[in-house]
Amino acid sequence: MVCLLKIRGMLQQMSVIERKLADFILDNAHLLRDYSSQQLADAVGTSQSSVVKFCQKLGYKGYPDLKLAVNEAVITASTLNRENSEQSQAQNDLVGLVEQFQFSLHSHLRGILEINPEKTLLDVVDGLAQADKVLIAGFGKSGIVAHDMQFRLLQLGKLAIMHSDPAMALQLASTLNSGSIMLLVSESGQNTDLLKLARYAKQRQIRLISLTSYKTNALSMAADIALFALSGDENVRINPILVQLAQQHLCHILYLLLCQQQNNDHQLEAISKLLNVLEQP
Amino acid sequence: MVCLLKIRGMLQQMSVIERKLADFILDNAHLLRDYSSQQLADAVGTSQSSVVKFCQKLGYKGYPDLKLAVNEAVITASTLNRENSEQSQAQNDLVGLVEQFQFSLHSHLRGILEINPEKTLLDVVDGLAQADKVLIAGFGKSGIVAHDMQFRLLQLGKLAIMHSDPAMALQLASTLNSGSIMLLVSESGQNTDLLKLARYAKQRQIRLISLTSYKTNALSMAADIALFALSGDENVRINPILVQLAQQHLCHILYLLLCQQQNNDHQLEAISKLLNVLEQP
DNA sequence: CCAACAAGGAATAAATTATTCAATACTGAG
DNA sequence: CTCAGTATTGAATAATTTATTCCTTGTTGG
Repeated sequence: MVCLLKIRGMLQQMSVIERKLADFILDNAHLLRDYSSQQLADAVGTSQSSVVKFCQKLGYKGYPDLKLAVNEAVITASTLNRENSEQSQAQNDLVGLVEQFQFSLHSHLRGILEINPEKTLLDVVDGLAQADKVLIAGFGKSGIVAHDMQFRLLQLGKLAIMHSDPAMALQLASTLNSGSIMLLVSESGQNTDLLKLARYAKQRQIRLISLTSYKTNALSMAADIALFALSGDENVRINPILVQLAQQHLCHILYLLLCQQQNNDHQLEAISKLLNVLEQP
Repeated sequence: MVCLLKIRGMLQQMSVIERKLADFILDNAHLLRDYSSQQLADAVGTSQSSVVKFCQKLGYKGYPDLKLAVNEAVITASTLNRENSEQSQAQNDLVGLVEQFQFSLHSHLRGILEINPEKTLLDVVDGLAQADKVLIAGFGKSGIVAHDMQFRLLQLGKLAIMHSDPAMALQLASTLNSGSIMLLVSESGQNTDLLKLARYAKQRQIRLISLTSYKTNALSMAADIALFALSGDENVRINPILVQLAQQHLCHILYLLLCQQQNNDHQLEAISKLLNVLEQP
């Protein structure tokens, strides 16, 4: 950062060749990374020794030193730009696509803490921690989220049950009792099978947590605690992925909070033992 | 940023000397700026040539290349920290945890494009686009990724088959033919059942794509195209999640690329009709 | 136990960078 | 206008840094 300013500041009191060098560097700071002093000399049309002298005149030890400084400037500049200007449009298709995606994702994830009050999250964590069993359900895309969450809870030694077949899920629900808890995941919050499960939970007085898109829907209304993931990207392809990832992300946050709550020593041991078993052929 | 993650991710499979080098670099990333390869060698207690080989093994052109990358990492890290620490430090536990998690996630996702050359991604997309069937397999955590990818491909109208039971997966594999392709997902890249599938694919001359952590492993070696997700967060809880999410993210990128490649009009219609059906009670 | 192979370091080659020095151009005083 | 003094530049070269080669050693798998 400072480096380029320094060069710019000395432009006036420079000789012709020095000035050419300075201009080139200012215009192509990002290219310098892959230039040797000789290449830079050629690009500007001067000698390699002049390049080195130029560097020393500016107060740097030598060419690599200047190069490093310029690189630093480029990076801080681009980092700040990414933070501020949000997206770099210029790049090619693939990179652009990915960056746009990652940016949207980032926003969606950051939004999670805003639409789910801290207290809600802690309540859910408490509920999960105290439950003797957790029934997780979700079908289709939400099945992936449900599956993921089941895996996390099992990793914590918490009995989590789920089945991707709705009928089986209902059967599993019959094994719950008043100390159990149900976590229903749905993008729309309108899935019939999930609503059946919700109704069943009400009848049996089983605590119900919902995880849906952020809009009023039957499932979240029925739930004791409602968790939400942002929706609403305009891209038809990307939006469902973002919602799903936001849901997963929320689950992961819950998982991490649960980890904190537990006494870790005991659990870490169990994990490492399990890993040992898993890693053996 | 990515550079240090990359190094961390490969820590396990490093020899003693390499490991010493890696540790030193990770601990003293900010010092590297002023070290020559010889100085680094002396500091670690090894030979200059080993330093260079270490750099090349990590995929860099040579020592200056690694040095530059490390420098970049140091700078972006410190820049981002400055941006973030103002807010996140003050707040309470929950917010801090989440922000730390999101920050790590962000880094890992950004790294994907760096460790998977663009050409590789496009090759995979081509392969998937041309395949008549795709067999996806992954067990445990990777099963979630596999499941997710299956869902995406089906959404595109691409026949994707998978089963969470290894024996069933093998049975499914027998339905493949030379126009098919296999996508095997594994964190370690050492899962026995997946390796069986890989061997079977080799015999039947079925193209094989692997998706594993970024380190040499049996699966990626056997694959025609190897995709990688960064690993190596020091937090035992968070690291598996990051790897899984990175894998999913990579799948999502492939999905989006496939979307672009297809003629969208036709497909969008199919999707919307399917959505209509799904949304009806 | 041996062959095959990988890892590491010493030696050396290649490259990059820094310095020296001579040529040229410019400046200002006489 | 001229000439000494000075600054600028680049060619040549020295010095340093980096990359490669090759050989030793140790390890693994048969």
